[in-house]
Amino acid sequence: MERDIKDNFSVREKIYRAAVELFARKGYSGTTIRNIVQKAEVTQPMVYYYYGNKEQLFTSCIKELYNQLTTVYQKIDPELPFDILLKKMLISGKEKFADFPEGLFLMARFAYSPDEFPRMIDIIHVFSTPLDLLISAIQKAKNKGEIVDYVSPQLFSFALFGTLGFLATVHFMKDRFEIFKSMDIDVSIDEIVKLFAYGVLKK
Amino acid sequence: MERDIKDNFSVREKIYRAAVELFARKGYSGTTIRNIVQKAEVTQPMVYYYYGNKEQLFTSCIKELYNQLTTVYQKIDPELPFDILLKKMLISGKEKFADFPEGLFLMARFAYSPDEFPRMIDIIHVFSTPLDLLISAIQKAKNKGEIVDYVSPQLFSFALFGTLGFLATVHFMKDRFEIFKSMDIDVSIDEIVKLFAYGVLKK
Amino acid sequence: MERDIKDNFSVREKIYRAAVELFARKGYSGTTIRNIVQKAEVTQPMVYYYYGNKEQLFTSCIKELYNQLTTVYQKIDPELPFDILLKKMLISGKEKFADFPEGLFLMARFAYSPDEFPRMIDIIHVFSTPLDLLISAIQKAKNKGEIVDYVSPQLFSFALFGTLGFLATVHFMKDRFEIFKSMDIDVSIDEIVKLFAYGVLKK
Amino acid sequence: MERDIKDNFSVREKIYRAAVELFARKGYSGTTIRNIVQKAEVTQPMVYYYYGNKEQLFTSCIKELYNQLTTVYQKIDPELPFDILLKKMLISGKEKFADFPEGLFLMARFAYSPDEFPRMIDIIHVFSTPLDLLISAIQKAKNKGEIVDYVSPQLFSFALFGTLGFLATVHFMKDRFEIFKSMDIDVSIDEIVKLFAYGVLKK
DNA sequence: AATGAATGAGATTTCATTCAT
DNA sequence: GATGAATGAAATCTCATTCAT
Repeated sequence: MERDIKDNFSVREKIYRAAVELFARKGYSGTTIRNIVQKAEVTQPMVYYYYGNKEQLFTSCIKELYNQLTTVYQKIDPELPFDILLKKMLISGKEKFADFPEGLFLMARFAYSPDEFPRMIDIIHVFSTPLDLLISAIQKAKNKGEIVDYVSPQLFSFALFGTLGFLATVHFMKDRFEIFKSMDIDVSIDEIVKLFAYGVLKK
Repeated sequence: MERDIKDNFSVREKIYRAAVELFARKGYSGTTIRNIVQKAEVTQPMVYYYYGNKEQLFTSCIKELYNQLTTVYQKIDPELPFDILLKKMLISGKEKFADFPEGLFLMARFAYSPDEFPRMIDIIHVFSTPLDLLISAIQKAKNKGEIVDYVSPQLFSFALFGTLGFLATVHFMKDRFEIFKSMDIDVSIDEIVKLFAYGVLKK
Repeated sequence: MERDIKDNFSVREKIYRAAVELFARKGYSGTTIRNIVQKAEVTQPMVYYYYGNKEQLFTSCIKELYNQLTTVYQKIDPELPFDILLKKMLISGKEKFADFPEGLFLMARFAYSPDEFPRMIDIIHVFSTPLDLLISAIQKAKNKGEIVDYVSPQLFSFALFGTLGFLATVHFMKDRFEIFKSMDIDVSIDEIVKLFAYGVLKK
Repeated sequence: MERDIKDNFSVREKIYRAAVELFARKGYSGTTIRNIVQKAEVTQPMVYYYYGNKEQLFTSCIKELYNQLTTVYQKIDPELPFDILLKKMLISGKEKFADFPEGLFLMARFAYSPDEFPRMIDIIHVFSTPLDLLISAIQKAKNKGEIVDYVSPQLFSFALFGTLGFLATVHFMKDRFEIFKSMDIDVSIDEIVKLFAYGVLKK
C-alpha cells in the first residue's frame, strides 16, 4: 500500500511546509488559510491551534528559515580566501535547502516585499544577520588586502543577495514561464563566483 | 490660493499613480481597490470606468512601466564600449523614473513575485524585452572581445537586474527600516559599474 | 396589494430597529449580525456600510436611545411637586417609547449587564445623564422640604430605575413566561408613584 | 509554603465558581468555555465530564444559586411584622452570599435577560419561588391590615427585586465605573427598608 | 479522572464588483 | 463622467464539542 510522503510529517510540520510554499509563490496576502490547509491536508482550526493566527504563522516561517540560513553561514570559517569563502556560502546555502527549495524562494521574496506583510518591521531584523555575516567577511578580506577598495562591502553584499534572490526566483518560475526555460541554475555557482570575484572586463 | 499638486492629474492618472505606489508596497493581493481610491481621492466606480477591473488595472500599470523602460533602453547605442553602455543604462533608467520612483519599485517587485498576480503568465513577456536588450548588448561585447567568456550573458543580466531590484527595494525601505539607513543609493551607480565590470579580486 | 410596514423604513433604520430588538432580547454576544440582517431583511455588508462594525452598531443604538430618554426628561419642569414630577417622568418615558418598546427593554438590560458589551466603559456615561436628572430633582424636592431626609436621592433613584427596568423586563417576558402573565403594566404607573411617594406602612 | 486558596476547591467547584463569575459579568453567550477553563485553571474536557455541556453548566449554576436563596428565605418566620420581615430578608440574602457575591450578581442578571439563555423557559421557574415567598408574605401583611391596599403585592415585590438587582449590579460595577464610585451599598439596607416601608412624602 | 489534539459549524468582517441615478 | 448604495462570495478566526489515550 503506497503512502504519501506527507504522512511522515506531523500536522504542525504539514502546515509549515504548505505555508512556506504558498507564501513564497503567492505572497502573504495572496495566500489564504484555506489554501494552506488544503495543501497541507489538515483542518482549518489546526492552523490556529499551532500558530495562533496567520501573522504568527508567517513570522514563524520566516524566522525558522532565516535562522537556518544563519546557522549554516556561521559554520563557515571567515578566514578562508575570499573566493573560496564565497563559493562555500553559496554551496552550503544551496545544500541546506536542497530538499526544500521553497524556503529559499520565500526568503528571497520576503526581502523584496517591504510592506506586503503588515508587521514586517517586527521581523525585518532576522534578515540582517546573514547579510551582516557576509558584509563582515568582505570587510575582513578587504583588510587583508585580498580585494579592491573601490567597492563597498555593503554594495557587494546587496548585489550578491539581489543576484541570488533573483536566480532563486527565476528557478522558481522556470517550469512555468517559457522565457526562463533555458537558464540552468545548477551549473551557475562557479559562474557567480567568477562574475563577482573577477569581473567581466578583460584587462 | 494653494492647490495640492494632485489636482493637476486627471482622475485616470490619479488612479494610476495611487495603484502603482500601492502595488509596489503591498503587492497585488495586499492592495485593495478601496486603498487605491482612498489614496487617489476618487470614488470606487471610477476604477471600473477607466480600467475595467483590478486585474486590468494592474496589467495596465505593469505594461506602462515596462514600456517606458524599454523605450529608454532602446535609445542607447548598443555599439558603445561595455562599461559606458552599462553606465548609460543605469543612469537613463534612474533619470526616467526620478520623479516617480514607485514605478521602479513596482517593476522590481513584479520580477520577484512569480504568482502573486493571478495572470502573470499573460504579462510576463513585457518583462523580457528590457532583459533581452541587455543580454544582446552583452553578447555583442563578447563578440567584440571586450569581455571574458567565462560568464554567460544571461547570468550577467540576471545578476545585474537582481542587484538593481534589490537596491531599489532597499532604497524603498530605507526610511522605515533602521538596518538600511546607512545605504546611500545615489552614489552607487559608479560602484555598480565597477563591481560588475572589473570584479573585486586583485590580480 | 399589501405591503409590510417595514417597507417604510430605510435600510439604515431597518438595521437599527432589528438590532435594538435583538440586543434587548439576546444581549450583545447572543445577537449575531446574521440574526440582525435576517430580521431587517437587508444584506450583511449593509451593516458595515452604515455602522462600521458590530460594536459601533451597538453603541449607536444605546446612544440614540439614551439621548431620546434624556431629551424627554429635560422637557419636564423640575419645580413641579414631587409626586407630579415623578408621574410625569414615568408617563413621558412610556409615551416616548410606546411605538418602540424594545428601546426601553434594551436600555433596561444595558444597565444590568456591566461587562456584556466589551466597551461598556466607553458608553456608560450616556446612562448617567437621565439618572442625574432624577437625582437632582429629588435633591430639589428635599431642599424644598417636600420629602423626608432619611432616604438619599441616590438610593431613591437607583430604586426607581431598578424597579422600572424590572417592570420593563417583566413586560417583555410576559407573553412567553407563564409566571408573568398576570402582571398588568398598563395600570401600574399610579401604583408606582404611590409606592415610592407614600410607602406601604400604615401610620 | 503558601498555597492559592483555589487549591482547596475540587475541579468541579473550580468550574462552578469560574462559571458563575463569568456568566454574571459577560452573560451566557459572552462567556466561552475557554474563558471558564482558563479562569478555573482546568482543561476543557473537564467541563464536559462534570457538567455535560455549556447549557447544563449554566442551568446547574442558576439552580444552585436560586435554591440557596429559597432555602434562606424559607427560614424566615412569615408572621413577623412587615418591616422586620423585610429587613430579615435583605440581611439574610446578603449574608448568605457574602463570600461569593458573584452568585447574587448572576441571579440579578438572569432576571433581566429573558432570552439570553436559549432554554430560559426550562429554568425560569426557579426564579419564581423566592418571588412567590415575598408576594405571599406581603399578602399576609395586607390581610393583617399592616400595610395599605393601594399597592399590589406583585408590584411591591417586583419593585423590591428590581431595586435589589440594580443595587447588586451597581455594586458590581462600582470598582470600574467612575459614576458608581460614590454609592455605598453596605449602609443601605436600612435605607431600603425605610424607603419601601414608609415612602418619601411627608404627611 | 484527566489531557493534548482535533473538528464542523458558524462568527465577524472585507473583498471586488455593480446598480440606479 | 461620476456617485451613494448595494451585493455575493470569500476572507480570518472562534465556538462548543469530542476523540484517543
